[in-house]
Amino acid sequence: MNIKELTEIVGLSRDTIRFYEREGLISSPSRKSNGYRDYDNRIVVQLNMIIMAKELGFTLKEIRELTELLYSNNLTQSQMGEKLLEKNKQIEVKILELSKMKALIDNALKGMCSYKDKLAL
Amino acid sequence: MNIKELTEIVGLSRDTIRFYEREGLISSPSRKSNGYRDYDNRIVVQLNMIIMAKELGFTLKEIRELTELLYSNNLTQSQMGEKLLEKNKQIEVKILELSKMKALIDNALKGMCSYKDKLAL
DNA sequence: ATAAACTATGGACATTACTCCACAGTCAAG
DNA sequence: CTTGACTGTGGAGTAATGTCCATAGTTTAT
Repeated sequence: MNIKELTEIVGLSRDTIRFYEREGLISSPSRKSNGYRDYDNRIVVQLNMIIMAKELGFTLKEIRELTELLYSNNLTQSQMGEKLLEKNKQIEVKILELSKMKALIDNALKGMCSYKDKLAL
Repeated sequence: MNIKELTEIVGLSRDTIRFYEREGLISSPSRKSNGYRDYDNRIVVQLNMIIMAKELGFTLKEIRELTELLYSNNLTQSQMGEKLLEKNKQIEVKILELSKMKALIDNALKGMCSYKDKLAL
């Protein structure tokens, strides 16, 4: 598939996809005989992962490291395991923090409800 | 408390704290007679919230909106409730996405373990 | 009263993550 | 075979989020 189609599927701009390629977040796609980039379907999953991870506050640098981990072959099992465990801990911390924020908001909402209830009486 | 002490408590630089003040993420602290900023303890909680929210991928703009919501008085209950519910939904989505990423990593780890087990046999 | 450590301000500089632009080649439709 | 939509490249521009600097006033300890 060419880049236009890909932009329509993942919702990133042509420039952004090329930027991610330059930055090593995705590997260079193969090229057609005319020089056009030719993507296969796996890129869709990869880009969606990147979009998700960004939304969750990971920097592009961190995302590059993580994807390198998940797809790399040039690390020993123990190196990789260690780093994955570390990432996993990071993620758990984030989940906890989000839960705290949610609790805060829920609390505010509850406060509002009881206030509203009072007014309704 | 003066700004130095605050930087040591929350781990943000003097410049960052001043920047957040300019940007309206925190309100301007009262000043001592010499013009020095004089923070009270509530600022610590507020800044830690900001740090957390940033870590979770909220932009400063979103954080400003959220804190304005949580501390504001100039919104009707229903306006506020609506926005809080919206934020809450945002947060739930993030939690789900993090869970997905965690599952991905757990999976990679599990794969590694079984590989390791095979080698150990 | 002098040095060291703190504070203030305004503005320049830096980094990240895009986004846009100019110019040129390619392809598909009429 | 021209026109419009697509693609390529390199490089400049932008917004968000800080970070640094120069200059100057204040406080504390010696």
